[in-house]
Amino acid sequence: MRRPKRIQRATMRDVAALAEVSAKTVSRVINGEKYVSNEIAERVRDAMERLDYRHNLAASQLRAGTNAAAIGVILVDISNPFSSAVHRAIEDVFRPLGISVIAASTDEDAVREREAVVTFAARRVDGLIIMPASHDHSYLSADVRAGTHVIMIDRPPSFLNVDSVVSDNRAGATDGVRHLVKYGHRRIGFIGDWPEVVSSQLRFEGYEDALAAAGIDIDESVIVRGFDSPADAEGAVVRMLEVRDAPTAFFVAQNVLCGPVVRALRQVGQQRSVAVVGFDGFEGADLVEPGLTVIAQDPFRIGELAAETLAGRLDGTIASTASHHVLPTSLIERGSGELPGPFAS
Amino acid sequence: MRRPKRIQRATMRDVAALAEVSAKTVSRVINGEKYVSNEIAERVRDAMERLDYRHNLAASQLRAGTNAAAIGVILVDISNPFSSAVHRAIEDVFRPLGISVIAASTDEDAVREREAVVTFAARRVDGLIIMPASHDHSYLSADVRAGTHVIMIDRPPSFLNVDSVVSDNRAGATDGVRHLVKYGHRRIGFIGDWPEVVSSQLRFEGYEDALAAAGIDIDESVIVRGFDSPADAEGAVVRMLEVRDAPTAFFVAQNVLCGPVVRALRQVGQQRSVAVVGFDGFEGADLVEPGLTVIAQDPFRIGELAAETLAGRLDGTIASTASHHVLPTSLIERGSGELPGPFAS
DNA sequence: GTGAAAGCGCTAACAT
DNA sequence: ATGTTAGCGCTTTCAC
Repeated sequence: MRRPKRIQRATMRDVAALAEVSAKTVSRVINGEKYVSNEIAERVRDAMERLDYRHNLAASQLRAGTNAAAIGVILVDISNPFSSAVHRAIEDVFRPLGISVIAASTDEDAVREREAVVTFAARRVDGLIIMPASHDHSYLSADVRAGTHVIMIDRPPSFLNVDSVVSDNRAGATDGVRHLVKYGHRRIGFIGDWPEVVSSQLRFEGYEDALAAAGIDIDESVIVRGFDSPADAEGAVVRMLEVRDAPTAFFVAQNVLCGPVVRALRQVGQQRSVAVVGFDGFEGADLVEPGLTVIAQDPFRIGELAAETLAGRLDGTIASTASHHVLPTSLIERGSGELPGPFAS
Repeated sequence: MRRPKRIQRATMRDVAALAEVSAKTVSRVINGEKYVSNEIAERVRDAMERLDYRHNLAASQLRAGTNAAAIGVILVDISNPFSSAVHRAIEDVFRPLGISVIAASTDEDAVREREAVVTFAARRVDGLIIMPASHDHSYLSADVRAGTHVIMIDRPPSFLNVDSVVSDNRAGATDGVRHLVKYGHRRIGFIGDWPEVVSSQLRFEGYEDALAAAGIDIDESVIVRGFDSPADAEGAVVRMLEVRDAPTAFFVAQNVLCGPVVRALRQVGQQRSVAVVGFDGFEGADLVEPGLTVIAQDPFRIGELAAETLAGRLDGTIASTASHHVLPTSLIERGSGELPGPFAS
């Protein structure tokens, strides 16, 4: 038999019968309404326990016309350390409110993002927190109009007027590259995600900004954007270091690429001569030698702020027009970014 | 206004009216039943689009008597790299089946585990995958009887007969400690989680097994189990290294403690003299110097196998008695575990 | 192929 | 302080 249909479970009526009260009284006890005598409440709780009664949220939601007491969270990859920290922060805000969190990964696929939204809308989630893979968010407007609150994180909303919480990707990247310039580098490689990924593009623009400010021309031959696997990134860096006039420093614009770049440098034995600044880094980034200098984001704060904003929309304490939070990044010096370049003073 | 009650959304009746068919016909189109002419199906889809209709899963679930098309996943901490890999693997199995994943963290608190179970039961999830914080799982028996399938991961079920998928924690720990003994260590510190955590206890027993096999007595002064923070672990290791007769090697029984232990060794400058084997390690464990030797688990496989088992229970293809999968661990030599001890041959 | 009627389990609205 | 009635939006059942 596939998917057993009707599962035997005690209903409110069963509980009411056993406790010799009406169904409405049972409902009152469950929902903590007052005007129920202690004696009867006790009798009802007894009956619930004896029957292993479990409240049916679907029926409650349907009749009361409320939403699911759940929010949907759409991330690029729930197993990415940045994403899972965001996820956890969101959970911590909503658990005390009795709101569950349903999450989905997109792997940067806009189609999967839309599928997740359709599923979540069918569940009548109270709100959505989305790290968008798509570039045009207007497809959400019908759901927003229907009352589903949406918060964009990591990347700003486009063609849709909703709240957002992002890191200052462009300025962060500029800081990182300027740091390398300060330490005497002028030939700085850029290793990042595909240009289509908005946050990646912003980081690239930050790289361009810093080079322009230093009067350094862009050289496409030291720029690689987008890899099919971490191993590809490692290989690309190794190849860039083999040619004459190789970069003396790298700016790595994505957390999952930092490991491969460090690995590549070790493979050719240049981890103490070629400088690296990473965007975000990885867990043991302070333990490698030299330590990895990074532009750090605060994923927990991003998730928390997004969740607090959504919670405020849900309970009506936030009723203003869309807010756009841009969180600053911070440069953490650990050694790899302070290796001197040929123009060091 | 707090929590707007009834949200204006087109219902199936609205769609039916616009398409000039009955509600049942709209239902047929949505559920892909046959016996609907193409012409009418097209008309219905048109109407749905024009009204921004979103199917109401709660109503569907209620009337059809089905479950939520969702599963609950209860983990110690969804932001832990091990847990989030498990989570992602579970998502990958259920997404193609149209089943959503709701996750919750317990932080090793059995009360929060039970609260999560109650919430998920109220949602009528199809099944639960639990990394248990509790030690007596009999509280789940009523839900299991009511048809909710439960799979335990990482730690075996107790007082409840359900499927499980765990790593061979005890044997893995024995392998790791035996490895240190082989390289000439006899004074081996143990750094692990609280004894109440079952997987941690099993790893401790594996440590005891290996020492017993080598004829080494247990010395409580080199064993610390349970920390309130990573910094505490780091401090404990530093202190252990300050005394005379300090351990010449450490077995670190939990992934989040590996970083602190490595940090402590560097702090006292002994990372190249004191050997370390970690259980699970961290992301950049191959990039530190020396590389961290670890007993590796396969979190993705654990999640996948648990999810496949649950999916099999849901569709009835698995109907046998409870299965208990014990996945082997593997020793990955990277240097830190091969530093010779005083008894090296 | 399509439709009408009934009711899933709960709670809003209105008694009493 | 408790009960009665009706109906949320959908799908089952049965009719045509």
